[in-house]
Amino acid sequence: MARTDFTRMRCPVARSMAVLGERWAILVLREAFYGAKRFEEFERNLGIAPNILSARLRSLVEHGMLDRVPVGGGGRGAAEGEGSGRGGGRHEYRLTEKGRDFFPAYLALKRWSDRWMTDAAGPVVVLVDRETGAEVTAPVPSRPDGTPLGPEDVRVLPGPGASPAMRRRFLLLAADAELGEAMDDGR
Amino acid sequence: MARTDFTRMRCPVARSMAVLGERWAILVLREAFYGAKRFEEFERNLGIAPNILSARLRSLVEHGMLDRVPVGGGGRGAAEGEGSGRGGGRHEYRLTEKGRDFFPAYLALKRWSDRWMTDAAGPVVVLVDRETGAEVTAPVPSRPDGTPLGPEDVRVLPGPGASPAMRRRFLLLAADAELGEAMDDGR
DNA sequence: CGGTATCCCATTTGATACTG
DNA sequence: CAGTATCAAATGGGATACCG
Repeated sequence: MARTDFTRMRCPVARSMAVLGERWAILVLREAFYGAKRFEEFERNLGIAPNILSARLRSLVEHGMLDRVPVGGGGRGAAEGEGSGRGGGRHEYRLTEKGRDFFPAYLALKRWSDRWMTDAAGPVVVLVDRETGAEVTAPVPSRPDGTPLGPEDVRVLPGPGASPAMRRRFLLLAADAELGEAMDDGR
Repeated sequence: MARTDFTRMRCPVARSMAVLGERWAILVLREAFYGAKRFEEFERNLGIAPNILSARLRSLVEHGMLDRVPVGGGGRGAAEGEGSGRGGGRHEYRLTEKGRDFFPAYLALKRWSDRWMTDAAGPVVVLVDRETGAEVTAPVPSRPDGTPLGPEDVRVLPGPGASPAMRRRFLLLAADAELGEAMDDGR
């Protein structure tokens, strides 16, 4: 009756949902992508209760997407003593490589959201390349010739990590598919 | 004390989390992308309790990502009478355009998951182009010259849908950023 | 500022039984 | 098969008070 532990599922995407499958996680990441580092920034920008922000940050740290680094000796000026003087906080939340690598997925989600979940006016936020000023949006999967690829253009095969059981399931599915479609397979 | 209504947030991504910010939603979509249509397929492939599958499917239908179409008169043979003869179920869940358009985002998530949430062996599932047999993976956002773009290469600007308040916030942030960068504090 | 500790409610999730 | 109904447990989420 306890919740199924998604981290134990074989499917990597399912595992991801253990971290990301909850309303705030991706928004916290969004803030990180947009430059937030300190607790209070996240709190203010998100309008989230501190206790739950705390929990979310902890979860992201646990899953290796953020690092919680003590601050005070960050770069330059003050050594660390200024508990109350100025320069403030105790920690900073920094994207790890794993966290940064989620950016493309975030962009893809943003693209979809901007397209389908927006009302009228258009995207609230636009991202542009710092260097070139060009708008940055997620590229769409497509063939070399430019045709976009949808779910129906794709065939699902067991990968290297598939269990024997899965392989069997796939064989059955494949057989089904061949029955259903004439038989012009590409592989 | 009621949960904040994510559908009311201005940020489209936040709105998306109203549907997708829960552990099963994306996995249900995954199954749809991989060809599942019938209740039982989802149920079996996911190992999910029927009541919760029911709830998830309903939510996806409500949010316009799936269509629930009565089956029996689908394409050809039987009009609709065959309640038990063969061809089985009562309904089919079909991806809407909105649902299909989520595929790129799913792919991007899968790419990340395969990279970071997998253990050893590698991806459990591989997608290949039906036509060409080429592996299909999410393309990464990058400059025309091929350099990949990360969160730090990007500048956040208010878009057409931004409220005046947001615009002000952005101005402040921009000012901050300029200060910070001028001082070159290695962040 | 940067959180943690409490208290409490709303949902999600699960297991399972039940119906057309 | 395709769900819905019921019931119980666990978690997420929110408000707020509190501490270094």
